[in-house]
Amino acid sequence: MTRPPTPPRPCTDPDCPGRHSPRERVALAVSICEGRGVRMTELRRRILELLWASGRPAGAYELIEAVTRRDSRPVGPPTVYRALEFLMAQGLVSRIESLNAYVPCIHPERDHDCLFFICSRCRASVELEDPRIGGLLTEDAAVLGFVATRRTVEVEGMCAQCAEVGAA
Amino acid sequence: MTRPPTPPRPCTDPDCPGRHSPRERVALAVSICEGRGVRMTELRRRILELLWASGRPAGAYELIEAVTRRDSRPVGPPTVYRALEFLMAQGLVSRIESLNAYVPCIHPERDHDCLFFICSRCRASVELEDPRIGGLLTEDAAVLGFVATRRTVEVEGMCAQCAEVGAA
DNA sequence: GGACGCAATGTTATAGTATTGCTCATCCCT
DNA sequence: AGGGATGAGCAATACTATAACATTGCGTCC
Repeated sequence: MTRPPTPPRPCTDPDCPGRHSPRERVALAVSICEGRGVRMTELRRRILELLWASGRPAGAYELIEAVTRRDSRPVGPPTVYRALEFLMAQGLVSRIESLNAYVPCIHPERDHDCLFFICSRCRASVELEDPRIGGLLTEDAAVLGFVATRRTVEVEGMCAQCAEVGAA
Repeated sequence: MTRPPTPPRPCTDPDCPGRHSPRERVALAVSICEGRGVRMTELRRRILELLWASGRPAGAYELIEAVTRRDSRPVGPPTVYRALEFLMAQGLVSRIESLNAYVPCIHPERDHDCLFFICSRCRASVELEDPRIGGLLTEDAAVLGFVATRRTVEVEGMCAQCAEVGAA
């Protein structure tokens, strides 16, 4: 991760009380894995921690560098990609397709469709849940006789802070 | 384009009378460009034609090969990427982020947000317009003070035909 | 205990996707 | 015809992801 970390952002879920700390979210992920009988290994946890520490979407190669630096040993791409695959399968991490980057899921305890707002200026992303969109997509899929397995909803633009600072 | 072409699919827009031929859609694109005073060059038109002929999302390197083969001269990646950039800027082509691939827009004459249903089995994609989704995204963006410039909505799964053939 | 099975990780190489920087050609306008 | 702007050619390289195969660590069963 070459970009400076940012503090955890307020959760945009209206039913959510406040802020989430990386520590707490990683602990939650660990307990979710225990409950499911899947293995949250050292490497996988490390990568999840790095994603939480990053504060913005991180590319796979940023993670490779970060793990290499933090553990003082070289790590190859497949190692990191496999860990990301696991974390995504468990709903702990999402991939942002339009950035080829990865972010930790804020509420892995809920079965959710994530919706991302990505600032083109500061590269931050905000995750939101809006079940209405999933509903419409399901409806549209039904019209086509299409059986949906994965949904990607990403909005690019400028976040409130960046819009304030410089209207470009 | 290495995959076999398929015939144009019926337009899924309920207000749309029927089928679109590649020829007709390319002609429409040309006239749209004329109207806007932008240049639909030979290369750009060729690439749009190839996308229409493909019948499914085409990767940039498939297009490079296809242009090279069709014109019997080598074409480099930047050439094709620049043409795609132009076509996307004009709303004539969309990029499918989850496939790193490109498709022609069915209704470039309308200012639309496209919504793609992508079959994981046959790799076909179907474009739909559902203004309700754009509305919700705009609403959600407003809550965040986020100014949206581009939306990506992609649903992966299995299309009706493939689901019929083999339930896998 | 030793052999096996299995999941996770390590290693090397390579495939696939996209961009940068520069040069040259062409178009369009006056 | 001159001259700026736009588009295309070209070479190199950066960035993203996967394939194929070797190794490690751990639990189980005889």
